[in-house]
Amino acid sequence: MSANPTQQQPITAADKVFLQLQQAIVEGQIAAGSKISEPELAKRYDVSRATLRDAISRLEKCHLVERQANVGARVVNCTVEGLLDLYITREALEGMACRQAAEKMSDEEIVDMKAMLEQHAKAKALQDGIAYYQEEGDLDFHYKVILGSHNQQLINILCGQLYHLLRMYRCQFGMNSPRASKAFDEHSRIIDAIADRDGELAEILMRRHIAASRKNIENKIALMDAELEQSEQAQPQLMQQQAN
Amino acid sequence: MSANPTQQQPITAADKVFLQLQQAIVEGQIAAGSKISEPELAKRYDVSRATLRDAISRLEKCHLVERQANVGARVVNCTVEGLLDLYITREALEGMACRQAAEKMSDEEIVDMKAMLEQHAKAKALQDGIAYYQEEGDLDFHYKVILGSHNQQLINILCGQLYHLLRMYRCQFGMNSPRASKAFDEHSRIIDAIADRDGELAEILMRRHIAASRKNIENKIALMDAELEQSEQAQPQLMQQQAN
DNA sequence: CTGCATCAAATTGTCGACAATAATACTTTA
DNA sequence: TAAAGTATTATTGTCGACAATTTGATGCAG
Repeated sequence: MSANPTQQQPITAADKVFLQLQQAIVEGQIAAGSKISEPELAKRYDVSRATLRDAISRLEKCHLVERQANVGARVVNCTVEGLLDLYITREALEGMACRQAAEKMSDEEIVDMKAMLEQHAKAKALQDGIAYYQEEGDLDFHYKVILGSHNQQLINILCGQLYHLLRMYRCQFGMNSPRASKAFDEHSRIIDAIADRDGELAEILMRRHIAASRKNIENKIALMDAELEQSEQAQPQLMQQQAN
Repeated sequence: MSANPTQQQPITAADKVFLQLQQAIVEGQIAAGSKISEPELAKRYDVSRATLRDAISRLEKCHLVERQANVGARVVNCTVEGLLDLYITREALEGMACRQAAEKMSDEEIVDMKAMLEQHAKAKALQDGIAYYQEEGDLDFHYKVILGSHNQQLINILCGQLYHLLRMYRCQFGMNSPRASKAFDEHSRIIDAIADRDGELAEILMRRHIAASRKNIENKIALMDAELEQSEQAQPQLMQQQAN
């Protein structure tokens, strides 16, 4: 499952470095908020600074790093606000993508997607509620809907940019989203709406689906904050500190 | 009115070249679909190929050019499908931005926006229905709503990327959108909804507003196609085919 | 004449070095 | 001692040159 489906396999050195850096950032091996040192990483990946710069430039495109003139690039910070902003944006974009998918998906694509859901159902039956389905399967489902919109703008923004940020947040915040069974039912109904060519309903369901995830996260965060406050009542000290 | 409001003034050479190229592309001085020759433009703007490359990379970020490994960069093609895709994406994003704006805008921001609309009303009274209002004023209005969402994702995507593409399409297709008076009323009602803190209504109105523009364009296109077909009735040819 | 293989020219990817700017360490002074 | 200014260091921005790949042109076979 590649990031950008409309592009052939990467070949250039900058591509490799980009993919490695992307993975390292998403998985947290390069800390969120930390500075990107061009000379250091150029040595580590054994490439020139020019190609590393090109790789960084592409990281900027997925909003994984931010650059400032004459200062350098930093990995984006994972804040709660940023995560909620991301989900709100997803709600808007994927909702519309879902509406478009209901209008533009070919019958064959719909059959494929139903088959995929069947497979998810089996996997779910085997190891009930465990991570695998949610981590890969959920993304696969959303991915297929987005592609089904046949809207290049939506596809670029969602698959090319937000997708990676979302993965980063999921890794950093350790979200294995225990909504598996609920999510599965929701996916199922969304597909039904698409198959019925009911764009309006499809959009509503997708928006609810993502909004439910967001609210789930909000609740979790609120809970964590409460615990944190409680445990810090005795020893009021360390907030998380900025890397570097 | 700068492209990215959250960034200080550009200083580096690559910034200047980027801005010049951006303008040249948006205004059509560099033809849509044409190839970007690195050596040629490097000479024309009197910079190294490295800095020109950096500028191109930023053009990629606003989706004004597309690059292919070992082949080069091309200015994006302005197709009818692309324009409609863009409007559909705007409908989703700005609709949500409007909903968020209704929830998060400060009272002061709302007062400012109302004042701006007043000014537009005067300009409109002076030279009724002429281009100026639509070209600058419309964008200003949408801009303020987007910023009002206080959602960095929405702001980045809309102001940093889609905004420039939209300007490009407007230039290339010569759209001075004669919907001025209608648009003004719609703007007015949207602001009212925001002032009432009615996010749901605000989103609906913004979506209708953009959808109306899109339908207006669709009609225009259909009309043009009809004329074209009539003039080509003597020499019947093939329909255009989907690329890739 | 058409189609394919080979070759030449141009363009892009990559590199190392220099210049300009920012960050850090040090010295000086109140 | 603290603060400010200066000097040093490190990092980023920019440049020109070389290597790898693509494009097109040329020549040859069918």
